[in-house]
Amino acid sequence: MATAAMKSASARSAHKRHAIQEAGTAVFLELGYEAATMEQIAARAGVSKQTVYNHFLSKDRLFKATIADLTAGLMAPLALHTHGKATPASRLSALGLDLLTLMLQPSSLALHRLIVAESARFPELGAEIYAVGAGRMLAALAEYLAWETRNGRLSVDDPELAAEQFLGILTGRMQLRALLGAEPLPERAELERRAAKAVECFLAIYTIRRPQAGAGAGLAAG
Amino acid sequence: MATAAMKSASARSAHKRHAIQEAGTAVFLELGYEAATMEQIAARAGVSKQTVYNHFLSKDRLFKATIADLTAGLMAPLALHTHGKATPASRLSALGLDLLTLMLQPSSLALHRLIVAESARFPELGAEIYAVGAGRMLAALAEYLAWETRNGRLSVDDPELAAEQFLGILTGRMQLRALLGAEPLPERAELERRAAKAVECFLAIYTIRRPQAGAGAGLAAG
DNA sequence: CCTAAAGTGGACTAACGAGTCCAATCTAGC
DNA sequence: GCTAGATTGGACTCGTTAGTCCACTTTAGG
Repeated sequence: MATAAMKSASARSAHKRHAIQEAGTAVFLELGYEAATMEQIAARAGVSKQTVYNHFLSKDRLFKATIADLTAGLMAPLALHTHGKATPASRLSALGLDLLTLMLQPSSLALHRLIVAESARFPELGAEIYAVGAGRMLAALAEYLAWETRNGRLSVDDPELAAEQFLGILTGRMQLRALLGAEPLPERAELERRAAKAVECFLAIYTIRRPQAGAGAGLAAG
Repeated sequence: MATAAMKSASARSAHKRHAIQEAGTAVFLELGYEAATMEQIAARAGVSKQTVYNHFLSKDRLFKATIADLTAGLMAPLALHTHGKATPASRLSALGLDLLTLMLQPSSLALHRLIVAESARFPELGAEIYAVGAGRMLAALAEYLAWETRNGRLSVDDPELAAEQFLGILTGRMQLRALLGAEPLPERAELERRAAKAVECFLAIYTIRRPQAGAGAGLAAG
């Protein structure tokens, strides 16, 4: 990520650079791009303003670096553990809960707010973040669904659409409510309930219907 | 809405007030709260800055008035036409298409961006807008679903959750992509396809299962 | 210990924007 | 026409902020 600017930097320098970026993250998330000031960031990093400018040429440069890194960091822990032995139900449940937990975290919400707000000012950033975040997630999920379909465990005709539907059915308008502060954040139990419901519905649609009678089909899992 | 400030106002005055509010809407939507300036708004309204301050005491007051009115205006044309004779399928399809069309309109997107961005600065505004917008919509839909369930045409155990699921399955991540400019806006045909798919899935889950044979068991429960 | 790179602090520019003030002008209704 | 309220425009205050400059100090490595 950090390229030319690092070349002549000593260990101390790299350390400061990192501190600045962290401070930038915090301040931008808290106040938004416009309202955040370089002095605040410098102060928070325990560094002089000049040093900030030595490392990042301008406010936008700092902003972009900051946001890109943060997004990557937030998405990292999410994994779909494709190609294992677990059932679709259990895998989707786990993924669902992880996703809900992640996307309702204060830092995710703040990041979301920030990017949505500034995507007009930094158009390429919006697209990039989508690709790295939700886009990558959706692609992985779609691929997984296609794979399970080839396996004969699901019956998904349009994996991209189905992946979106899963995400949609999972989150509903929770994220919006959280973003607008229209409601206290739901507790873990509620998230589990939502995830379970979402998986149940999703599988109701896309599980292969056994030709034979009886209850076999549906919900083995939970 | 307009209260004390209107009392002594002549028709000319009211007209200017309206122009200011329109200009405010446009400029705030375009630039965001911080970046919008009162002078720009005044210029756009064809009015002096002082007149803006005569009508709206400060920038936040203008902002709040502007946004509240705009939201109400945007939501107005949406109607669920409850209590008619049409089938759930046709009603939900119509609603779905209306919703997608509305929420992907540039002005809706801009409003969304703005509110999400500023909900930290104006906390009560976020909650209010949610209540007037998505919240009201969800409530109406939930009520409709409950009604159809009482009618015996659907089988919805948790109408609030189901309403959210419908919205979720309908929109997926389209709105996010549009907000981030990650993709050109879909055409009407695509929206129709999405709406149809969403209704199909939703009804697959919540249509009453005939007691006769088949795979019924699994999911009716919940 | 010396040197060179890195960092510091604080003064400084230049711009910009919210909000105020005021003298001059417009407009409607009487 | 006259008057009162509304409007205008432009000057003005005050605060803020991105970004620059520079003389001085710190630090690490040879």
